[in-house]
Order: sequence, then C-alpha cells, then structure tokens
Amino acid sequence: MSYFHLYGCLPIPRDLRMESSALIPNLGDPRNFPPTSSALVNFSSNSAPSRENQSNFRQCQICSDQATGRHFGVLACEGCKGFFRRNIQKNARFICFYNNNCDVYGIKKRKCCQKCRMDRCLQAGMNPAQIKKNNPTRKKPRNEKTPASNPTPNPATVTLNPVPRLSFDPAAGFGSSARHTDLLLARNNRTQSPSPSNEVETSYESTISSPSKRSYSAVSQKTGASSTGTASTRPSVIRKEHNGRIWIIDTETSSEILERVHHASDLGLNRGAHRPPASLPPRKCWLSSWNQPQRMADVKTEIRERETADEVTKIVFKNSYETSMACKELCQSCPCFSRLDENDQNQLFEKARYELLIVYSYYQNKMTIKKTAENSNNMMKQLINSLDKCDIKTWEDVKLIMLLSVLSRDRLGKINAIRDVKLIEESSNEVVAQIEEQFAEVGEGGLKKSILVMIVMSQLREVNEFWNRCDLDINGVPNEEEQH
Amino acid sequence: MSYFHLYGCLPIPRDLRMESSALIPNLGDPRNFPPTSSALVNFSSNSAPSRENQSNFRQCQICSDQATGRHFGVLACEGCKGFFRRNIQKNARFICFYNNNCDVYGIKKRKCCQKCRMDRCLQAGMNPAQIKKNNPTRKKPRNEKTPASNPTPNPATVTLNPVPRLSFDPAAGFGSSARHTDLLLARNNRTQSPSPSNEVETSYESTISSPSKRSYSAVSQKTGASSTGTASTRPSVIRKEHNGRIWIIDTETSSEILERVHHASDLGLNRGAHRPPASLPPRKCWLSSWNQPQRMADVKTEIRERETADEVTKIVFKNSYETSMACKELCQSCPCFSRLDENDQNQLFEKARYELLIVYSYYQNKMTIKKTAENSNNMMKQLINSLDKCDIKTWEDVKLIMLLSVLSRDRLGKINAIRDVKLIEESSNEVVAQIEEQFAEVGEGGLKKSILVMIVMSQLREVNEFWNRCDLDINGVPNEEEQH
DNA sequence: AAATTAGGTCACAAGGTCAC
DNA sequence: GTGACCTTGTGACCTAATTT
Ligand SMILES: [Zn+2]
Ligand SMILES: [Zn+2]
Ligand SMILES: [Zn+2]
Ligand SMILES: [Zn+2]
Repeated sequence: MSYFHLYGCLPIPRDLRMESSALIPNLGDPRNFPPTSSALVNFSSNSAPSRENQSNFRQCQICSDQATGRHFGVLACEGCKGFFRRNIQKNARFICFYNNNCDVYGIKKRKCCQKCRMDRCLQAGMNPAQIKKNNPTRKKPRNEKTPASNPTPNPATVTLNPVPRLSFDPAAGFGSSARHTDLLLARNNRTQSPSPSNEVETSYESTISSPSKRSYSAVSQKTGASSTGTASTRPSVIRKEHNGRIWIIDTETSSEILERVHHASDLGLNRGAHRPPASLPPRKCWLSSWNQPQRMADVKTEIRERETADEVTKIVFKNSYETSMACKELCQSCPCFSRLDENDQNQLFEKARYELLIVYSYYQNKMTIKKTAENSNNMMKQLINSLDKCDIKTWEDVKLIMLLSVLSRDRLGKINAIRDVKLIEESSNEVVAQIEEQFAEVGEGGLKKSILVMIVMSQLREVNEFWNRCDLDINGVPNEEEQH
Repeated sequence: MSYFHLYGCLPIPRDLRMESSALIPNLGDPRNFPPTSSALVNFSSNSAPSRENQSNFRQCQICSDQATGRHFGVLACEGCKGFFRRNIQKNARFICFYNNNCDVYGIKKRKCCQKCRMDRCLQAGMNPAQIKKNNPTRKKPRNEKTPASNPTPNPATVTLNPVPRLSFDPAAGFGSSARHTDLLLARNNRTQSPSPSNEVETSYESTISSPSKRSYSAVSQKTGASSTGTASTRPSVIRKEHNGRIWIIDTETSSEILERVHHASDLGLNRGAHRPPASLPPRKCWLSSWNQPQRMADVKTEIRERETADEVTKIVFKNSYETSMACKELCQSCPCFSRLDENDQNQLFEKARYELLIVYSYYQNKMTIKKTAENSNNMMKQLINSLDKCDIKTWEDVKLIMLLSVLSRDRLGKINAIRDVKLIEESSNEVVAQIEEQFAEVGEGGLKKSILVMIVMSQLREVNEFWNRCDLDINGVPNEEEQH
C-alpha cells in the first residue's frame, strides 16, 4: 500500500467505495484516530481491532471517503484536502444554516454544509498553518501563459450573491453570501466572479474594486449579504439573507475559530509536528453552545418576525440544550438505559430527542403548556391532551415514559450502527412490562393507563416525525410550515 | 472560449477522464448509450441527421439535442437540464392533454408537452434529489429592481389553477387544437406573451403578489379534500389541499395510471390519434431502485441507499384506489364505525388512509411484503416486522386493528369539522377495550399482544406522518425523498 | 530512490441570468 | 417558460518539493 498504488497503478475502481455506514464516526474512538503513523501501516502486527482494516483502504477522517494520505495533519481524501486548502487560502468563512452540527460524514453528505465540513476538518486536527496563504513567491506553474494584463494583483472585492451552490442535500438551503475574490492569482483561462455559497466573509485587506463583470454585477447587488463594517476593517457583523429573512451574524476570524477549537481539543498544539489528538473533544451536541460564538441574542431578535412557530414548540425548545441534558441524565439514571453501549445510548437518544424534550418539558411546565396548548395546533393540542389524561404524578413514572420512548425497539431500524441490539430489546421489553404493571389501573375513558401511555407514544411519534421532516432554524427549532 | 469549446475543441486531453473519451463514439460505455441511441449514431450514414456525425456529439437522452454533460444523473442538453431543474424546484405538476405518451424526443417536439417531458426526464433517470428545492418560504421575483409599483395590497395566497382539463377522459378526447394557450393565462409578471403551460400547480409564493396573476378558482384554503364530481358516480375530480397547496387530482386509479404510463406506448390501448412514443432508453426510472451506478468513475456520489421509492410503498400503493375502498368497506362493516356520521367517517378515513392501506396491504400480501420489506427502508422494515410479531390471524382481528387506527381519538384534532366527537370517542374506547380483551395473550418478547398492536400503531403513525409530509407524485404515491 | 504530501489544474456539474 | 450562456465549488489527477 503506497500512495502510488492508491493512485496510479492500482486500478481500483473508485466506484466501489462505499460510504461508511456509521454516522459520526465515534469521535471518541481512538481507533479512528491513530495516534501514530505506525498505526497507519496496517500490518499483521496490528493489535488493534481489525474493524475496517480492509486491505489498504484508509478512510478520510472527515468524510469517510478513501484517504489519499495525511493532509495537513489528518488522514484525508482528495476532496477534503482540496476543500480545506482552498478555503484556508481564501480565508473563507462559512455559516451553517442549521445547528452547526450537520452530519458531513459521508461522501455525499460532506457537501451539505461547508461550515460544518470546515469545522470537522479543524476538529479532526487539520492544521491551517501548513497551508501557505497567498504565497507571493508562488511557484510558477509550468504551463503558465502569464496573461500580460494583470491589473490588480490582489483585488478583494466584496460581492454579493444569493446563490446556493452545494445542492446535494435538497433540504439544505444556502443563502446569500459575501465574497471576496481569490487571493490566489487568477487562473489562466478563468474569470473571477461572485461566488455563491454560504461563505460569509473573507479578507480583511479588502479593497472594493470595480465590478468585474458588468452584466452580472448589477444583478448581484440587488440582494444578499452586506457588510456593515467598514471596508478597511474586518466587518464584525454580516447581514445575511436566508429563507427570506435577514440574519445578523457575528463574524469570527479563522484564527479565533482555531483558537477555540484547538483550545477545546488540544492545548499543547504546536505547529511543527502536528498530529491529531488521540481523541477529539466531545462532538458538539445539537444546540450546544460552545461552538456557537455567534450572537444568538442578535439573531433571535430577528427571528421573532418569523412566521408560525407554535407556542408550545417554543416552550419545548426553550433552553433545549439544558433540557436535553436533563433528559439524558434522567434516562441514564436508570440501569436499563445506562447499561447500554454508550454509542447505542447516544444514537437512541438522538432519535428520540424531540419526544423526550416534549415529555420533559410538559412535566416541567405542566400548567403553562396546558394553557398554551389550547391555542396551539391540533396535533400538539391533542398530544398535550393525551399526556394530561395519562395522569402521571411522579417523576419516576415520567422516567418510565421517557424510557419507553427512547428504547422503542422499532426505532432501532432507523439507526445505522447499533452495537448491541439484543440488549436494547431486552431493556425495551423490561420497560414495557414495567409500564404495563405500573399503569395497570384504569384511567380516563375506562381505558387502562398503560394504553393511554401507548397512545401518547403514537402521538409523540407523530410529532417527532413531523419535526424531523421540518427544516431547522438557526436555533435548532423546527420550522413548522403550513400544513395541510 | 465558449462553453461549448470546452467540450468540442479542447486541445489537450490531459488525462483519461471519463467523458474525454469522446473520440470513442459510444461503444466505450454502453451504459451511457442505450442501444437505441447508439444504433442511431452507428447508422448515421443514412437517415439520421448529419449532426450526429460529429464524433464528439453526445445526445441528450430526453430530446436528442446535443448533450452538454451529465445533469442530475443523465446525459442531457441545456434545455432539458434547465427544464428539469426549474420544475423540480417549483414542485410543478403537469398534466398531459393527450394520452401521457406524447413524443418529446426531438428538439422541436420536446416543448409539446411538459408532462411527458418531465416523465421522460424521470424515466431517463434524472434524480430530483440532486436539486435543491426551493425554500418554500420565499420565491424571489424575477425582476426585483422594480419594487416601487406593487399596487396589490393583498399578498394572500393566490391559488392559481390554470387547469384546462381536470380529468383525463379518453372518451372526451380533446381535438388536436385543444391544448392551447387560450386556456391558460400568463402567470408571471412579465409582459411577454402568454406562455402555454399545462402546469397544474405552481409554488409561486404568496408573499410576492404578482398583479397579473389571476385566480381561476377561489378555492377555500381549509377545506381539505372535496369532490366536485357528482356523488353518485365515481368522482372525477378531487380538490385536495396538501402541503398548503391545492391539488386537483383525477381519481383515476393508480393501477389505471400505472398501466397507462407503462404500457400505453406499447399497446394500442389509446383511442384516437396515438403517436408512437420515442423509444426510451432502458434506464431505470428514479422511482425504481436507485442503486444503479451512474457512471463507474463517479458512483461514489450516487452510492447506495437512494431509497427514494420504497418497494413496499409501491406495493401498498398499487391499486390503492381499490384497496382504499376495501378498507372503507371493512371499517363500515363494523357498527362502531358505521354508526358515525357519514361526514365524520369520511374525515377519519381520510386521515388514516395511509395507515389503513398499509395494514390492509400487509395482510393481503403478507408474504410478498415481508419479503420485499427486507430490502426496504428501515422505517418500513421495522413496521412490517412489528406487524409480523403481532401474529394476527383472522380478518376480524385485522379489522380491529384498522378500527383502532381509523378511530384514533387523538386524530380528531387534526380534523376540521367533526360533527359528533363524543360518539367517535365512545367508539374508540370500545375498540381499545376490545383489543385489550382480544389480544390479552402474551406474544413475542413476553409482551402482551395488545401492546404489540399499540407499538404498531406508533409506527403506522410515523409512516403516515412521513408520507403526509412527502409530496405526492402524479399517482398519489408519496415521493420519499431523502431528508437532511 | 522511494515515499510522502504540499500546491496546482481543470473537467464537471451544480445554479443563476435574461433575451427571447 | 425556455435555453444559451454565465458563474461558481468540487475533486480526481498532476507535478514538484521534501523527507525517509
Ligand atoms: Zn474526505
Ligand atoms: Zn452545518
Ligand atoms: Zn434535451
Ligand atoms: Zn403529453
């Protein structure tokens, strides 16, 4: 296995590459982040589990594609290598329209969100310092035609364009963006023009140059992002349009990001022999705030004008991060959940997140929610109604319901890489049995409470699926569009 | 250097990239050149247009124009590329004014019928999932530079139904002049001549009021489905609101449509003038399994699991009209349903229709579905699995399950105008009680069968909501697209 | 030398534009 | 509405510099 084999000689059909079935690859799993290069050479001497030691296939740690070597410090594929280099060189900044936790682990998925891909590159340990930015002493390509007229060697224009570009995920929408021209010299045959992406902001030394393309530049002015900062300094705030609304986004420099990321992962980071940390910091949980330096307050003020966020939904998603953590704790306080494999726990939890949020929120703010639900949409109204009928009084019982939700056996199928299915099924059955026992008494309508609970499960499932199918807004709250 | 020159006159074929094998006519990769077109090229000496003689001429598989590359998975020209993108983005639905088998294979002919062109795009293998759908919240107007003059004060939903012909009635057969622009009005604010369109519905958003838009019919927004046909006969037209839009659906049964679409071309089943269809490439429709590699070199982008249209889904929706009727009959054979107000029956039934379809189909074709489900998506797989575990043996029991679904109390909230809520609740409770009694025995996993049934209810609910959130294709089958 | 990994190249295929 | 023509980002492949 050598680079050359991977490249030129071996007629490995690239089409045989499969996307790994894993979601986020166990970011705590050292097997995926070999601490030393010796581990890369998978010989018979490998003491490590030979999980994916398929012949000489090395996985990109960002996207699971075939790695072509260690690039900028990380085992990575050509795509991620190029992506990282391009955007570090450009000093590009992206924003995520979701939650800064898009799943980009996958050959197809990596294109969904540039921001999250870049984050993942950095988290995996790619070191921007190994990239020469805008090297003035650039080596001249052999075939350089050297166009005689190269008027402005370093023109950084800020152009605006509302074009989405990376479209492999139909659900992922990108809004407008501000852009600067490449700091690299222009390519021989190509023209520079506004770049559509979710790139936010780039160079500091930008000088607004004359519009390059007359026919298109007029168009590009009409909408899109505009910087409120002065042109000579780093704009601190970007107005960005997405989904027809204006977002105000604080910008952060790459170095700031780096500092943040590396601070979180590896304090002893140095530029020289850069190696990825053996284990990455826990991947930011959804809605986690640590990786979200943007001014949420600002954004939120803009959010308000937004349309139909159901009132109950809003309550449920208020402090949803903390609520999530509380839910998780609650689940983990029960051995039938905590005994599961940690990876399985996370995946189960992830799938049931919305349901748990609802249940927890409901019992946390019963009165408020009941009152609010009266004016809510019907699905929610009925759900709250059913929850009410269950007449649960203790947190122990609430816990049971949450366990029933999180351990739903049928949901296993929706999860890609469960390690111990059997154990989950056991737990699930235990919980169901427990519920039958605990809620044997007859409740509202002459029905057993256990049945009422099961009915609630149906409704939770419905809302869960509903929200899953919604786009998320920037706070991770589902955008409940008009429904039939 | 023009765009085309890139293809035609590229002087330096610097590598052996796939498509640079233009010198090798078409035999190099038979996958890309179905026999029909290859034959066309090979025998170009005679009747074929001389244009194809160019060795590097690549044909659009939809219309035979010059292809400019592989677009959305298919070798296509700029026109078909744009056509497909536009209309997928808009979520446009077309209807054919002829027999759904118009010949669109030809540069001139491709404009004859949008519906058939779109069909052909799909059949050729164009994949809608590779298009970023419009964010429904906003559609930018074409020319935003003239915002000053916007007199219309009412941006409310302008439902536009330029429907010249709602139901496809072969007997009535439009004359050849029937498909005409007279029947339609121009829909955009441009002052161009009215464009012919057989688009059924557009997703032009309400926020942008176009003065020139005209509403053909003011359809109330909250009515749900309503038949405009006579009550005595099979309703020929259904107005249905789905995803916030009005659909006008011919209630031709799925089987009829399918049969027509798939076989009309081969058989002489159309009355009247029937034009021979252009031969389609033997490429799979995107409705069918998408595992097929597009191009060996780039399969990675299309890799596995485009579970777009699930096989089980197809079975469930095969003959869905008849199945629906059967379900309804089954429900009505039980007094606890038949005693309800007829309007209420209809509404309940409509809301539970997908679930009933699944249950009925499952017990109708148990073996087939079980087998098919093995390769199905996970949600479906688990549902079928759970249904299996319930171990229902008699149609009486199936009826119970269907009643449980159709009478779900909590679904009442989703229904607008229920007349006798109390009666429904009573019935529901009865059914639940009955189920508890009937399924008291212990089944799989040591759980009571009644609980297993309730679990199935959850899963049904999930699928139901999933499908509800899907767009419907022209046959009323949910388009199960990939989600973010 | 061989292996590795920077940076560079450019076909490709996304989406937008706007005269028609 | 259509489609020729424009833009972009992407990544498979390349070359050269550096290390082993
Ligand atoms: Zn990668
Ligand atoms: Zn993201
Ligand atoms: Zn074409
Ligand atoms: Zn037609």
